[in-house]
Amino acid sequence: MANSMLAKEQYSFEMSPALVNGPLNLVETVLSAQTSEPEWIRDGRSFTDVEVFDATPVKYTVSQTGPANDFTLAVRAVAPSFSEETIGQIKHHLVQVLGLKDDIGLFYREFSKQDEPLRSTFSRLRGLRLMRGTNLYEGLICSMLSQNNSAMLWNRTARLMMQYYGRRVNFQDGSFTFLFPTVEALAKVNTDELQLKTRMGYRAKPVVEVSRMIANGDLDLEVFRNLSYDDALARLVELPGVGPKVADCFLLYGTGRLEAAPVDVWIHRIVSRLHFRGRKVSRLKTARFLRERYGQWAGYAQLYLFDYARRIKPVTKKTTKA
DNA sequence: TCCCAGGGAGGAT
DNA sequence: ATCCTCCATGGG
Repeated sequence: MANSMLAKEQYSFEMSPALVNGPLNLVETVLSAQTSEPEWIRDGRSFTDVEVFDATPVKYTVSQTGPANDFTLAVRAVAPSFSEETIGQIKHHLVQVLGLKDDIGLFYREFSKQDEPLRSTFSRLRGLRLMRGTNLYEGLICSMLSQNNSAMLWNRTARLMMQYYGRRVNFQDGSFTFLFPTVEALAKVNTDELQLKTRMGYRAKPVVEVSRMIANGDLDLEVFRNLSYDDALARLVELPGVGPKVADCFLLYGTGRLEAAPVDVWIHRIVSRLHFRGRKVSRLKTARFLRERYGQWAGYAQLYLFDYARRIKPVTKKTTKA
């Protein structure tokens, strides 16, 4: 099994077109505020993240050149050393985390009818893909942090959590980063200290409680992969700090259930407007509507509607009085 | 200054 | 079932 070792500490390659099923828009995908994990570090059109393979942290930077339909996806990685296996792991990871296997061309074709509001987003968002986390705990915590919060703020909090409670890893190019905290690290933390240091507000208590449940063996996130959607949702909302929206985020971005459609303020607004004549139906009915209308593409529909909704938001509404 | 952000919990109707 | 208020935090 001892393959030819490419002993270099840095390695660059391109993702073969065969690994990507249809168009890709990397910038839209990474910047679309999905809660599978903290947002990747941006440098222009390049994005950097770290993933641990076989206990070895690998830093990788991905950048797309060319349009969604005709592009190259370049990867530059830093690790102690590179084997054929390492490169294979990085490729497989990118396929999963960026949803590169998803047949979004089929999604576009299936919902391109005249009366389908979604189709107006397909041109601008062409290649936007649904990200999946590689760690369920990370996905759950990030989803919990996002509740009643802005993407910018919860990502800042997540980075602070990593700095204070995650393991520091140094790379061969002199850079360093902090991994996402382990369950054990957050299970033993003081709630007030966590809140103070990471600015996560009232979310600190449920974050610690859920971490302790997992650490104590009272909660196993893996079971949610195999439960039916209804059972999984019912059990998730029993957790502190987890309601229908966070549960759907976890199921969608964490476990990769494409039929889950998280309903936040934006989705609630736009679905009420587009499909219920502006009448505010409950969020549960909104989620059910999305699942019934879009089926296995509900998660994708939600992702595209999210952008659609934010794009038509009126800029401001109040004027100062003299 | 005020409103709001990829909401949830607990309570009252 | 649906509606209300409160909950930290900080950007616009």
